[in-house]
Amino acid sequence: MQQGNFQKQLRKIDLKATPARVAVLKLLKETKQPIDVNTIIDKINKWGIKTDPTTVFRIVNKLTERGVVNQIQFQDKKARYELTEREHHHHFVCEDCGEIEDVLADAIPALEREIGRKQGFLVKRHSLEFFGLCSNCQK
Amino acid sequence: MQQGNFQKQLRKIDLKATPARVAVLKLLKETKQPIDVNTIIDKINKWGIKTDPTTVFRIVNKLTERGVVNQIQFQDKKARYELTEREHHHHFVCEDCGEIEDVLADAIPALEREIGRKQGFLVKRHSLEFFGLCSNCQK
DNA sequence: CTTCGTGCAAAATGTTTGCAGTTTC
DNA sequence: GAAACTGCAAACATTTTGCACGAAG
Repeated sequence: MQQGNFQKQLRKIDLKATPARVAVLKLLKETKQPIDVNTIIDKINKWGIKTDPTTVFRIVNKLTERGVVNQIQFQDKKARYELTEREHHHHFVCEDCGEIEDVLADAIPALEREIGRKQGFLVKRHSLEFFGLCSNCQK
Repeated sequence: MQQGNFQKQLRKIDLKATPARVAVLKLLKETKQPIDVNTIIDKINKWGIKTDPTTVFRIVNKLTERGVVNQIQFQDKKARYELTEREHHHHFVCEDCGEIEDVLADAIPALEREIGRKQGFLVKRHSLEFFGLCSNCQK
């Protein structure tokens, strides 16, 4: 039971440690894929923590402001969230089963430097996602 | 006046050549940046073509289905559209002025092959966007 | 006890659907 | 004239805002 860690982490970033916030952090910690607000609600409701979209949106927004959480936009309308503490990576989205997996390769830093040099951009962030079929769905 | 080209193009993909459709195609042809539905409406209204969101969404959806148009999702909620006839490229979005520019570099094909080989994915599409400050806004 | 967070209802976007009437071919 | 397209109203999904109550420190 290391809820205490989440409470400490929350106070460190000037947020009160409410049950909903602890639950969201805990869930993000143990979820490998970026998840959307409705999924968050379903999961933490099952833990006996009842909450609603408004609250969860406010929680993930605050966590994003504080840099604890990353907001990711795939091709659909809804935003997904994951902890930033994970090392920088990209996502692969299977168009068949919807599975989201990490991509274990990154050639982007070099590309960023190149377009900075060639086109004068100051590149601060990028987003890169791949879509296709995962190994299961190719069968 | 080469509206006729757009009419031909539309009939070639089994769509009736209505004024709104011709106008959308024409606008996309002469716009270098991906544009959203409201921008499309504003512009073609100024050409004297009156239309509404429903119709424009239906038009760009049909064109996307037919592969004539590409739908792009940046960090905001709204989708943007551009012609696919342009060669494959990526976008840079200035976080200050909102300007969208093409990125003149691409290291992704190699990356796609690499993750296909290493992780067994069949990669069909990808999306890559950069965010930061354009050369003007750095001043 | 003060400040901050929650939940509800309501609103703001962006997008889709149903349907009657109008165009295109 | 048949099939396809449009425009309006209404529905939907996601996200934000306002406000009174409740909980955290």
